[in-house]
Amino acid sequence: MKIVSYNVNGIKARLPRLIEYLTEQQPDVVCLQELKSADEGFPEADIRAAGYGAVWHGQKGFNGVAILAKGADPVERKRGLDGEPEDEHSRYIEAEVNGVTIASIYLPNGNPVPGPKFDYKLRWIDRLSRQALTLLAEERPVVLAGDYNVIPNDDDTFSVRAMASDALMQPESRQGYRALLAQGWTDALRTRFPTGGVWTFWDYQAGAWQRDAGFRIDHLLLSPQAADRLISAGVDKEYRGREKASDHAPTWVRLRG
DNA sequence: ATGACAGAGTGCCTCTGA
Repeated sequence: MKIVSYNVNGIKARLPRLIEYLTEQQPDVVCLQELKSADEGFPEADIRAAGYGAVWHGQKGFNGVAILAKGADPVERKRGLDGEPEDEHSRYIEAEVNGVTIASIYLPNGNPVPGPKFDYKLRWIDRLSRQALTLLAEERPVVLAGDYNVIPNDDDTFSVRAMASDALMQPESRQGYRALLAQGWTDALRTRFPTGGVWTFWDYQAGAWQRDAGFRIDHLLLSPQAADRLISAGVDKEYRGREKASDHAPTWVRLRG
């Protein structure tokens, strides 16, 4: 069972790339982020024609998350996180697919630091952690997949110096991520590449892709019951080099069953 | 210290992202 996290940076602009990816890789589940589309603009028919059912939580212009499943309709369990009823950002959706609970997560970027956006990021990590604890208590296979906007370790970026003042690498951001892992989640890519050097994002600017100046911010966190089934994990890096690519590459795990 | 890309809406500039 191949489960993918893919920040598409605009579902409309990326639709040909996404359909191409589904056709070529035939992943079982794909968690999308940054749809940048209202609910009614989601290209459900194109995705269904490619063989995938979907649930989505859109928003005009920014944010937006979705979960796709091959030959199945994901059963939605939750959209949005508890704790801030006034928060209207579409950043979390959770569904059941073939006995696995899947969440598609788009954690706030948080720049500039300091400021209200950074404060929102840290609060959002806390809210996610509360939901994660609830899921762990169910003692079932769970995959929390998404763009976490956190560079967990120094070896998860091409340059510590270049990113030092960025919200993605602040001690508070990392602490929030570590606290989440400490609940009992497994960072699947980290187990596969424990010394780092694997990127999931390359900026469009300054020739970052050509220089391989990337970092790892897209993560798949596994509950113990999912981690027991982990076969492999990786990044489908070549899709970042294609025409009209997203600035993120699809990042994935393969689970038994 | 600065700017460079890209997508989408407020649309040919502005806002946001990472």
